[in-house]
Amino acid sequence: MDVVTALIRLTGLIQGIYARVSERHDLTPVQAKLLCVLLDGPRGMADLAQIFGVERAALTGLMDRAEKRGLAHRVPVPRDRRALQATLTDAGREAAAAFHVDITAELNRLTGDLTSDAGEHLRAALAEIIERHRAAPGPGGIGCC
Amino acid sequence: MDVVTALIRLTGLIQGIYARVSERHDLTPVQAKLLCVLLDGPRGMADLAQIFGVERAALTGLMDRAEKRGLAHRVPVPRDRRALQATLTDAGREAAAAFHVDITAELNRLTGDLTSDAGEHLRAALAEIIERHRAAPGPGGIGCC
DNA sequence: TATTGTTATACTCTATAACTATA
DNA sequence: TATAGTTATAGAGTATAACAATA
Repeated sequence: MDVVTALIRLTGLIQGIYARVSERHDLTPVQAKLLCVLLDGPRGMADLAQIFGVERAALTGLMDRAEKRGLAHRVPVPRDRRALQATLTDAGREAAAAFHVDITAELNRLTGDLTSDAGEHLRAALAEIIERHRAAPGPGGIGCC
Repeated sequence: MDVVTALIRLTGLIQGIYARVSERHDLTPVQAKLLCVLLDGPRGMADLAQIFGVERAALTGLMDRAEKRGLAHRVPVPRDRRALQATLTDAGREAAAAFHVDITAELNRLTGDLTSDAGEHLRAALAEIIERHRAAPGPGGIGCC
């Protein structure tokens, strides 16, 4: 198997795991990612749109649904009356934390069979690839999820 | 950066590249994947649904759109009058081939900076991970795309 | 009865364009 | 004028459930 095929297959594998874990927590993959981003702290809508690589209008619907499900809410910003900040509710924080634990465990299982040497080689190679191409924000966004 | 974070970031990076290349060829990522799968030969609808990890009903819409765009069409199966086979048109075959060349080049650039030693280590590690978890078909499906 | 594929319906996610309110 | 966020509309992709035709 050549490296390009391996990369595509790996991506499919990880997307599948991400989708499965999300579903297990009764979240869509995008919702799960939103919660994980917000775990780092509140974010403005435009900020989130940039992180997700989508238009601002897409965030409106995303937050509407998260809000309807009681996972997040919008809070006004004191100094700028146009701006809103997406913030986790307590339920949202719990859901995000639980998801994070679960997805981390599942993905760790993926590399758990490698020798520690091979694991470190892999980690280093991936880190180098990401470092060199960090221009692309895209899906995958910030932090871990 | 730990290996789990690296895996998620890499997945985001590759999804972004896949989306960008698809768009460059005026395809959605799912359409691009459909064309790539069909490049290996005609497939039944149920077969495709299984490869894509979706319900059969989803394939109906997918093929409707591909057919409307002149990229693929359904051909009857002689021995089973219930069955249909999704087949590429000439335009679809050309689009699939062009996409394949492009995505392969883009993804090769991703690992092009690695030393040949590091590249081989990476390839081997990914191949082992995929081998051990090949149970999951999921998105990523068959072959390269 | 089981399988193949479709239709109908509903939901999530996304883009574009036009809009409001505030800076 | 520029920015933050929304609304309206359209389309892709998906699931579920019910259905038709054939095996």
